[in-house]
Amino acid sequence: MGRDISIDPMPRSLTLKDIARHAGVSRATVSLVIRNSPRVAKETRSRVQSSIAALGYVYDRAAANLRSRTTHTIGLVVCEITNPFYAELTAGIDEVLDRAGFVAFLANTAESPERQDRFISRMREHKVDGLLLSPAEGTDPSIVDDMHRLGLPVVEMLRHLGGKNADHVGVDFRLGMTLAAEHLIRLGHKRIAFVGGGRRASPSRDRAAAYRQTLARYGLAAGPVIDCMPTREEGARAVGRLLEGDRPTAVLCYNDICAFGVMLGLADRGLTPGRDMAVIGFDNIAEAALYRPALTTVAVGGRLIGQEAANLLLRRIKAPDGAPEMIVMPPKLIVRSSCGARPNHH
Amino acid sequence: MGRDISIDPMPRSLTLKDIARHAGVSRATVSLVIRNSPRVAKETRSRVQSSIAALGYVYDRAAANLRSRTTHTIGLVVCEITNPFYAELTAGIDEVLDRAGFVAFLANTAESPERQDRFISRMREHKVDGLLLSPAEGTDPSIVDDMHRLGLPVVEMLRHLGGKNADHVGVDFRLGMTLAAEHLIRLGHKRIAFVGGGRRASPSRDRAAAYRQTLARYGLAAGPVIDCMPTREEGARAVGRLLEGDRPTAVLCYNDICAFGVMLGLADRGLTPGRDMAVIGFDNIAEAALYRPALTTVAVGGRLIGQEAANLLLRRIKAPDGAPEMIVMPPKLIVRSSCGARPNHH
DNA sequence: TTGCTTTGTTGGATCGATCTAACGGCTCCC
DNA sequence: GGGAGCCGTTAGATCGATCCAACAAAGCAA
Repeated sequence: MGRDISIDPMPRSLTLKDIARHAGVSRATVSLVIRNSPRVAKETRSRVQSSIAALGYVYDRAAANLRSRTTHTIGLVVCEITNPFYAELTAGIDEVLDRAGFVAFLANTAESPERQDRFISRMREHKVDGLLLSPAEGTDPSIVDDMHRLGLPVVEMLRHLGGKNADHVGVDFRLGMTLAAEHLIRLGHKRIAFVGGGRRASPSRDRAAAYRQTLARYGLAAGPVIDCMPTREEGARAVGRLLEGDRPTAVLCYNDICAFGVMLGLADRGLTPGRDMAVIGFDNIAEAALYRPALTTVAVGGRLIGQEAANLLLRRIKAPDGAPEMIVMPPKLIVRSSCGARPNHH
Repeated sequence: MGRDISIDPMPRSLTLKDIARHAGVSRATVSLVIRNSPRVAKETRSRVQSSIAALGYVYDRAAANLRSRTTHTIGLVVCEITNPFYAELTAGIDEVLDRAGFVAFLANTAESPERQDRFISRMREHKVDGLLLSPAEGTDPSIVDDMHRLGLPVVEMLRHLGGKNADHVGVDFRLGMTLAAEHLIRLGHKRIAFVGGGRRASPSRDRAAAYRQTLARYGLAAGPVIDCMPTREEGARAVGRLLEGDRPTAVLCYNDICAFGVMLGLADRGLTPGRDMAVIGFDNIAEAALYRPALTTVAVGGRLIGQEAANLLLRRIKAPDGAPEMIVMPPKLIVRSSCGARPNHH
């Protein structure tokens, strides 16, 4: 809540009253002009507008907020802004909000639920109109319902906490992983491993489940499955365990970062990804096309998801009691060279 | 009218007055408790605090802002959030602001001065206490001075617009480029090219200048210099012109993204970076260590710069009339394998 | 006892906007 | 002629906090 120190106030600035006096009208009229009300006479409007321009008036949205109970402000809580996928997501959100005249408070939780709680309550203090949340690993699933009960619209992005009346924009991770697995199966692979399925969040569970189901559907045994956090380091380390015993010929990875780690680990052991072992990632971050061998991966379009989420939140703010929406974006398989097939160019 | 048993969908939000009544004190006292004033009796304080907890009160910072003329809010205007370097910068800023109880409005200008102007005026309307600005390409240099005159503290990050009373946190790009060039010269290179110097912003000018000066200092002729935007695509395309005529043996690049493009372009022509041509980047983004060959580059520590900038802005907000500070962070050369030398492990 | 500080608390004014109800002046229509 | 309706405008109340001057109670000195 409160901080201990108070900061020197800024110099007094112009108010509606000053404009009103200058233009010879009332404060209320100036207010109507600023808000583009149609109920103001043309002549009055232009007189007021030139007064505004002449005096260099700056609208005080903070003051307006107090009375109108709406801030044109949303809270953007991101689990890891330094992950390029979430940076894209953020850029997409920013675009949409900009067009709608909204501004976002940014909070980077760095996957810490404590930071996340602190940020959310700070944003409630700032009276944001809504919240865009990509929940940190280990988030208490009840918070979305809590916020909903307190009248604060929330749109979950990607990870789904399981509340029933929750707005959500996500990706059909199962479909994505299924496409990737089927591609490997079509190429003739029989032993297909999975790296990075150890997390409890929904994207992780979905991908691992789709991996198992698809293999089962084609009569193949699953495994080995190596749990690890999605970092390059852990991905590289996972390769050690991957090569123990009956060696797989292909690896599906939880995400691209993970896949980079695996390719790195393979290279360090003298194996060439795409030739000695097929590798497929997930997310299609910018580096995927750049890497050599270029990474076959599943594209989910971070920017697009951000745009969808921002639009959904704006709709929800306008209609708080509308039916919850769950938007699921279909992913695409982007075939490059890390899986040993010839790249297609769609 | 008016006798129905209507259940409020959203309970009216609590105010200081409600807490005051519940705790049997005045509004002013509750306010003092919230702001940790020492002038409240211990017993009163704890009584008020338990009332706050019991009723689930949420402090309304927006209302407080109006009276106190300070919002504990800053504007963060970033030129391209999807560039991993700026994502790191943002994460560093977020850390510092969090600890100080500030929140940032995020704006991603995507290098558009028009978007930037719009964002800045929107933030002025929201009465931010200060601005962290990494100016978009082509920003009108006068805006920093304008904001200063209007009483809004601004800290420039990285690019320097040239105003005299401007706070600025940057990197000694000249030193960084000098270190890189001297490293290549020590390795025996005589024809050293430069790719990506075409932009007008200060980081670009500084790097290109240091390149020329260092070569001159060692009696070497500069060139070829290929102008291009810092994208992978343009970097790759630049390789074509690089190989025309008298072929250089080493390339200094404007930044890592550019260097990745160059390496890609070399590989596409059957040349191996680090063996057939030395390549050095700039920024040390996360992918630099990951790429093969791993990229030799100059590290400037985006996160650290963000932290310094945020701290400087907080100082400036506390003391608006203090002397302007220019903080220059020294970069380090990170030797990996793309320049053909054995990596050191410092 | 009186006079002076210190400590803790308070009611009322205030920040700069929006909201509400009402106003004067006008037209329309029976 | 007068009631109804519309239009552009307005004064005053209001949002939920902070600031300020005043004040009661307690402590201390003379």
